[in-house]
Amino acid sequence: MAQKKRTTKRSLGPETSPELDALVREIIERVADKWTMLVIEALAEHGTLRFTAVGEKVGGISQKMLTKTLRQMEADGLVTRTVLPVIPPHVEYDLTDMGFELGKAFCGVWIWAEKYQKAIAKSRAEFGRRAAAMPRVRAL
Amino acid sequence: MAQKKRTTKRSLGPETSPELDALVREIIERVADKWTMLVIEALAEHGTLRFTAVGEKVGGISQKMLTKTLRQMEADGLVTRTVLPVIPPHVEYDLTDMGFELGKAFCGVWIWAEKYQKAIAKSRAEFGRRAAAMPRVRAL
DNA sequence: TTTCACACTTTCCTTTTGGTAAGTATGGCG
DNA sequence: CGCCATACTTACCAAAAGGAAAGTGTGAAA
Repeated sequence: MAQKKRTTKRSLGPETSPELDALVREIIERVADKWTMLVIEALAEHGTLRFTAVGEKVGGISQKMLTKTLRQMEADGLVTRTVLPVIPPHVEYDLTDMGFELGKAFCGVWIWAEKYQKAIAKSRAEFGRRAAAMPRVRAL
Repeated sequence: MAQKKRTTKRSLGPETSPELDALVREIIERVADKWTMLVIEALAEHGTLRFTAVGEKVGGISQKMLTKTLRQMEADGLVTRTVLPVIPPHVEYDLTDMGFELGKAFCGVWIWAEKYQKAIAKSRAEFGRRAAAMPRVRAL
């Protein structure tokens, strides 16, 4: 009942050009993968970390995915990778300013999720109840 | 050269409890899929849209994924679904306030992408060049 | 009677994702 | 000599994602 009827357009921000649009989509897809944000979070929280340490802080990630994620982030300029010439090898990962900024940008989503978690749970429950005994389309 | 050395911790925002952490991760994973954000964008830009219209505005989405995405968004309370009892059937989709807020929250990422698109392209190009003739680990 | 519009649903099948586990390279130590 | 640590890489395989296309239901129009 608290939901007002609304059919008007609302802008989400600055206008988007078609090419930028495509680029942003691609970036969002990349960034929205399960691990990238968690790696950013780990590095932002703990500062410089070595390969294995990143994996530990993130938790539940396989070596393969950790390598892949870090490599991609390095390519995109989100992290720096520093090899210390010692044996056994030490490799340090660190957030770039750009990577840190991305983390901050994502904070908005984090806060949103926090704010609406109750509402989401409620909505899902209601939807489940409704779905139990209702057809999707009913004409007249 | 413009990148300063940094090994200090930096906070991304409010502290996170372990359980909230997991919940928020799940929500972000759901929300951050390829299509959800694009549907939000379409609805925020154009206002109320019918099923087929959403698909057109989003572009490149299959019926199957459109249905699935809209259903999920409806369950989560991001959109409302209104069936007009006419034949052939009309179904209208509209952003809820919560959905719109999510769009706004995601704007930060959008802006980030816009700001750093050049830097990303450059970083990728350099990475490609470097990768062409450099081993990943080299001791002493 | 066939056709059409619309919003799906379903089936089939290919592509992608991602985990597990084993392998690689290096040099110091016992 | 074999073993260790570290940061990967590779091969194999199972599961999930997702596209294409055909089918569904309704009533009006041709």
